[in-house]
Amino acid sequence: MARPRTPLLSRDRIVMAALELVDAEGLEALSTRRLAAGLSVSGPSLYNHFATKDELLDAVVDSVMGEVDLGMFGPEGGADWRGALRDWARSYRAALSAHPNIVPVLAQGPGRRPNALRLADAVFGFLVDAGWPRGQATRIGALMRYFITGSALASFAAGFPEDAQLYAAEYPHLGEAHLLAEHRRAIDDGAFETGLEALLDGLALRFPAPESRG
Amino acid sequence: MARPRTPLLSRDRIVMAALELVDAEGLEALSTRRLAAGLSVSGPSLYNHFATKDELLDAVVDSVMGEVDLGMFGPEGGADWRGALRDWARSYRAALSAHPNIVPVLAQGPGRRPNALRLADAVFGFLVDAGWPRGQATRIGALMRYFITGSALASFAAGFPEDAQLYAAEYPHLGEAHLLAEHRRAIDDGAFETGLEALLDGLALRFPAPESRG
DNA sequence: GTCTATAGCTAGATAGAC
DNA sequence: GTCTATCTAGCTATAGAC
Repeated sequence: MARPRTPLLSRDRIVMAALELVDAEGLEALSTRRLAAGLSVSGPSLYNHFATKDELLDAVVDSVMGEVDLGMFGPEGGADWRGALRDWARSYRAALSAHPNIVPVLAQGPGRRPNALRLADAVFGFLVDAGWPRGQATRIGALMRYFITGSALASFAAGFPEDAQLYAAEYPHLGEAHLLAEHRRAIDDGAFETGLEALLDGLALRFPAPESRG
Repeated sequence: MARPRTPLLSRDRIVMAALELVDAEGLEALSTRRLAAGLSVSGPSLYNHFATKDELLDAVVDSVMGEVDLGMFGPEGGADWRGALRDWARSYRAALSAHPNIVPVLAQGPGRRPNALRLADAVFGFLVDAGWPRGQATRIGALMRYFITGSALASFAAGFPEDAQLYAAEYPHLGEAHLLAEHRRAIDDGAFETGLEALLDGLALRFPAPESRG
């Protein structure tokens, strides 16, 4: 095929198709050949848009981070750090839980990905403005990230085999672990909300009195 | 080479070598050839001890879970659920942080791995015995797992490029993110401990009064 | 229980035609 | 900017000798 009048591909189309492929079949399924087939082009065509597969993967990962709402950290967000942190955590978890197969890559840190760095910058700046000392703000940003990425990755829903016999004999307390998938999803939601509120309550106990802020 | 008098390999030796390889070079580096080379045997020899590579990987993952201390949940553990949960969380994190490259596999859930199931069983049984309602105990087990696996995987220390210039212009609040590796490790420790204590404080607020337990 | 040999696949990436 | 053809390299797993 000769050069088409209008390009068949674009970075955005490729990234969207790649994310769909990873969501549907996992990270290992993301090969240049399979991705190209889904886009009805040949494998090497992708190299006109991304220099390497790593560059493509970076773009896919950062597109997920771009789904996280950061609006609550803006000037009109108000001074309620608990409320803002809660809203942000929910949006962050929603974005990651929609694409669990890519979370292991994303969790390794922001690298040089713009959306990931923008997120880290926004939450740190917000916490400092809200009155948290810089050291505490760094720790809170990190520990919230632990909890949220863990929620998306270590989902209760995905992890227990649906095999009652497995539990009966050997693991006496796990008799209810082989639940319907919907049940398990409800457990994940409940665990996330319980943990989030507990964390916010625990952090509020540590919020410094005005005179000791720095 | 003919059949050796005493076996050159054993499941344990293979698992240990596999874990070292994954720790040193990542999950992708774990191939039958590379693993066999490290053990000074040929690739196919491994199939005398494991039927498939997946079976081997399962054993490697569960060996890490076996490093987690569960003694605080035993009969002589006492009724102090906060203290037991704190000790367990630290031991769990230590085991996972020693082998971060395998955390994405391990985080997906216990599957049918004995040590992982034993851990889930122990923490749930302990919390119920300590007075938590069964639904809350399930959620607490899950949310602790979120936080701990997240701590091991989403380590602050690993994620930020050491490139001051990257931050200066675009991300005004991240000026201190390009710290020495030791600094970043200290941030991880501080974030974990802060989050753990905040979680325990927040959960304590939710501990049911004796008459309402069930 | 280890070996050699190899089947059968899939991967990322490049060269050069159009 | 997409194509076909191809290179080089890696992988899991099996067959059969010893």
